[in-house]
Amino acid sequence: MRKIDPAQFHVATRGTSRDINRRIALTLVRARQPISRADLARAMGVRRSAVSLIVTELLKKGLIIEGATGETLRGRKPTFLYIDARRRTVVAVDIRASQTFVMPADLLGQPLGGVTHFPTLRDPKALVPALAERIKRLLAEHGGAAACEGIGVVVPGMVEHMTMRILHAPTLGWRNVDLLEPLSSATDLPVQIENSGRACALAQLWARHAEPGIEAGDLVFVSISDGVGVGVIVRGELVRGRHNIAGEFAHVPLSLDGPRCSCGATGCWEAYVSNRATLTRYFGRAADLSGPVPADQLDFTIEDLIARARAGDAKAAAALQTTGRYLGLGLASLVNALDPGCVYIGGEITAAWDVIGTTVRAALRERALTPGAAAADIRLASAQQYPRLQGAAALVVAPAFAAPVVA
Amino acid sequence: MRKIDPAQFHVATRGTSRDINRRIALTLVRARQPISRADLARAMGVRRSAVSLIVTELLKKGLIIEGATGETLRGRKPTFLYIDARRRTVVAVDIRASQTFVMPADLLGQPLGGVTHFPTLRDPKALVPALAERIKRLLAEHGGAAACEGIGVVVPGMVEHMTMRILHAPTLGWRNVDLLEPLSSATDLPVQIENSGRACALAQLWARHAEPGIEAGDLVFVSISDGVGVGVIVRGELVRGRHNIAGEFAHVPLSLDGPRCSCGATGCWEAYVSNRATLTRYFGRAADLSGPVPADQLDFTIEDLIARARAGDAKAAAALQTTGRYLGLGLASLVNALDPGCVYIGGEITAAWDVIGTTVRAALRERALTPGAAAADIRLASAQQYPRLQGAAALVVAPAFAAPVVA
DNA sequence: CCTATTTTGTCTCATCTTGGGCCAAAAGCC
DNA sequence: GGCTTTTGGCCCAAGATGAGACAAAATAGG
Repeated sequence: MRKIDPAQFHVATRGTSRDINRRIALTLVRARQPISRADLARAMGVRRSAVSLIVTELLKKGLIIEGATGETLRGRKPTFLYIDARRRTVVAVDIRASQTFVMPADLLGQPLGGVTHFPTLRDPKALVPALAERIKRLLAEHGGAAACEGIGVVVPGMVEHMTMRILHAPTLGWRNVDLLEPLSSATDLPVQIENSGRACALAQLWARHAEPGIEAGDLVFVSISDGVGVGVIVRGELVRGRHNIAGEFAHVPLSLDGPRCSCGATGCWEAYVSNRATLTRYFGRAADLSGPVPADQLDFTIEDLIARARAGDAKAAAALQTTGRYLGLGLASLVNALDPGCVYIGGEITAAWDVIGTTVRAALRERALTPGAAAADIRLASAQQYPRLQGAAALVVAPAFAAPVVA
Repeated sequence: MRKIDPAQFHVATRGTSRDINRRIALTLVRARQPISRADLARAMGVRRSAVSLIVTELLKKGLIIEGATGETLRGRKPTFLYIDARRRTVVAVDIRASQTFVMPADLLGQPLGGVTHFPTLRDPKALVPALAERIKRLLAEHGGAAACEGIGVVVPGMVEHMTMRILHAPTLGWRNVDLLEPLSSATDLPVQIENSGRACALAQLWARHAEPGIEAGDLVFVSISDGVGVGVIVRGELVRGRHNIAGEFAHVPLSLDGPRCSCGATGCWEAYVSNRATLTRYFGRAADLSGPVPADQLDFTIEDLIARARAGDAKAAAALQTTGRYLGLGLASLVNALDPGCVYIGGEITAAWDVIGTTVRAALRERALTPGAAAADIRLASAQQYPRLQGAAALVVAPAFAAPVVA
């Protein structure tokens, strides 16, 4: 039950009903393809005639295509409908501290080719031409720029949604950077930019084969790497907040007098569970993540630590278990506060889930307020699926399938 | 940009456009009354003819009425439209641990008479007849039961939204109580039940004279009494969560090794800022709120403590300041996580805001991640406005004005 | 006093959409 | 071959907004 904002609303015009039903039809084709017009009409609960008109329109626009004819027990065989993914592509870009990843994908968000990467140039003025060059080469192999619907970019930082300016990306050293205009004019394509943690949440929401429980659209994505990013989706929509900074659960304190965090405050969840926190714990250093990374810690990654733990290094195993415990305690807060249908965990540490999973769950149970919260559905987003790049693709793909803004 | 749930959606039918525009028109009449048909058409950006048809329908249904004619500089004088609040009433009920409050209100949520109260009977079987009796007497004075649209009830506990069962209300000692059926059949009126913290948030959202910044529909209500209740509204809609327990920010820890909370965990925000926490601090007791209230603390309220602080009691003032500091630190988490347009604080402690306000703000600033978060808009909901009862009224009133569920 | 002007609210017609039913085509069963 | 079933298209009714005309009402101004 949503209140209509008397200062900003959207009245229904002649095309509104059609718009609503067109997007529902598209959503259903996407979710259930292949599907016939008759099945679509049954699924939607409208007449076949109404569906026919919508389908004709979508065919003419090239959003869907007719494919093979299906089988029925009796009667005329149906002609199947599909999302026209082949001739429409998107480019997903993931800019990270050291490397920038690029992936071509189709309209369903499925990868069209391999993921390529190159060292991230810290100067945006140098990065944009290099990136545009790569994108152009990539598009030449996959249907050309004409078939490309747009470029989705995710960055590890705060992005202002309206202008898509990158307000602050600490690991890149960027402040108030505008990638939209230069990249858009260099490639002549629409560009969407979003924070990587949020984009990961979007990726799960818009995943083609949505897992049961996701469809209701209440999920949280916790991305654990050097920092911790959280994306929150409520009723199928990303929570952005008034100043577009919603989702900073990483800096909710576990203990006010805890370790100093990179944000300057003390005891943030991030300061307990980020990769850097885990490594610092392993090295037995003072828990202070506000300064630069110590030199001898630069070449030692969380993967190395996991490998040592597996090899029998008790200190490494203990550091992981401690991180797992704090991870679970923080998840409890998240679950108590938002009660999501599902929590996704992403990041390198998921590779060690067989080791820390029970610890995480035990800690979660310890602070969960209700049995429902204690039984929260926790799932892993494996790095093989490139959740960030999937999210970048979703930025471009989603608008065509999203619910129309009405009332 | 909301994803359409392919398992549950709402197609547009012939009446959908009208439904959307009817509710927008109602919302605008409510927000801007008195307003003429022509002004309504201008505000909505549709033809006067379309508005005329909607208005005729609403007049026939008795939802709005025509009133006096207005003034214009030239031309025919407009006939003003109003929400027909006079002949439609609701009853708001606030069940608390010691007293139950009842208030009649009109369709705009404005009180029709004084607030009456009577001691809460702990046995639901005894409470319902007594409550129904009071409601009937009240309605006899205010237009009779026929004019009553329904009863809104708020309780200090967890309410399952679908069935409206009260799953757990610790201060009442209720578990899995059904008030809906007995109260509804005793009064022959529709009944809505909700948690009081959430209802307070709804009250602010649906307040007749919405303050600027609220209209966008991103707000949080923090209700501080014996416990702490939080209601979160995102984009004009209450966040309920998968298992209907969303909003339990009160039990996010400030410090894992902090005082024991009534929920059994340690270091919850509630264990730092609830009235009981403040009193316990004043009495210099061990910080453990899991047991029963000590006998000598039963007759000493937070109001008494505030009075003593004003009278120069340094220990009382210190206890309040400490609460203020923890309040601000917790608010920082809330603001960082959700980035609401506005945070409302309710409860007895708001009476001491002149004393603790700067402390709260300083603590908030200390942990705020961005200047925007540090400048979060904090407002007080005074007890004189009966936020709980306003929320109870909103439960019944809101559905008529809410946006239709579409797509 | 009378006319022009402006504004409101209603009415008519065009356009677009879904709702309902009919029909031709296609395919299997008997 | 006839019957049944199913699909997909077509036609018209019903209901909505869009555009504009029009009467009523009130003021301004000669």
